[in-house]
Amino acid sequence: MSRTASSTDVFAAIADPTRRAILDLLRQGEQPVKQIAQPFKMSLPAISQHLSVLCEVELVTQRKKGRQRFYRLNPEPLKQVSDWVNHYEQFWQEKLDILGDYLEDNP
Amino acid sequence: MSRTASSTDVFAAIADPTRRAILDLLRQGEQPVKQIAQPFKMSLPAISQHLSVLCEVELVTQRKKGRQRFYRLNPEPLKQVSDWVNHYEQFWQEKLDILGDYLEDNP
DNA sequence: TTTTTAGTTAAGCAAATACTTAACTATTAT
DNA sequence: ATAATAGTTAAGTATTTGCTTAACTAAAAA
Repeated sequence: MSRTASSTDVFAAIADPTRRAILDLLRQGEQPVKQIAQPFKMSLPAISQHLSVLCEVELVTQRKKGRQRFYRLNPEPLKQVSDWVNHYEQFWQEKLDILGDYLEDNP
Repeated sequence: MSRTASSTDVFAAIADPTRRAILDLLRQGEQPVKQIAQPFKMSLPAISQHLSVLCEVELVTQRKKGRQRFYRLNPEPLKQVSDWVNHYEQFWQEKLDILGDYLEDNP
């Protein structure tokens, strides 16, 4: 069973704070590279490299328009992270309590 | 406002698949190092090093008993990851739908 | 056509990572 | 006391990462 980079390395992709910040930005909607880069102190190539890491794990997609490239969030691979983390969720109870109460009353 | 390593680097700590596997193991309860190391192909020092990374971000705690050291899961720092990922959760709707329905009926 | 703009790709580098083996510390057993 | 066990720490190494500047490609504007 082969594991593709896109499916295995999502955890590595979100390990970098800059890449998480980029994803956070993209929640506002798709944006061209220059606009994505603006809030960061690093060079444009650095951002471009981060974007290709995100692209490889399919956390973002690209759309060309003229000489601009719009990057758009694709959060679906984060489900992997969510699923993994949820195994530990019994340890911060609040949310589960609400859901638990609901399920108890609606079997 | 200083950011401690333990609060900032949880994402980096769980980026490594071996460390995630260790955490998964520890869900069964606390275990001594040798037992933790058993399923892995790498050396004991390698596992020991992974355990200290997990220790630094407080994802595990230590308890000494005789010459053994029992490591125990402390999943609380994962809340950080959970919180971050939840911002993207609107994209895989099922769970939120259940909770949403509940909140709608119980305002 | 020339120049500007938007962005990527290439090359290089310093620092961090994930290991290894060897040496060490502490505790228990003989 | 000596040896075995459980584990960490040290030192070294190959690889990966996150950046940089410089060179490139493609599209739009002059």
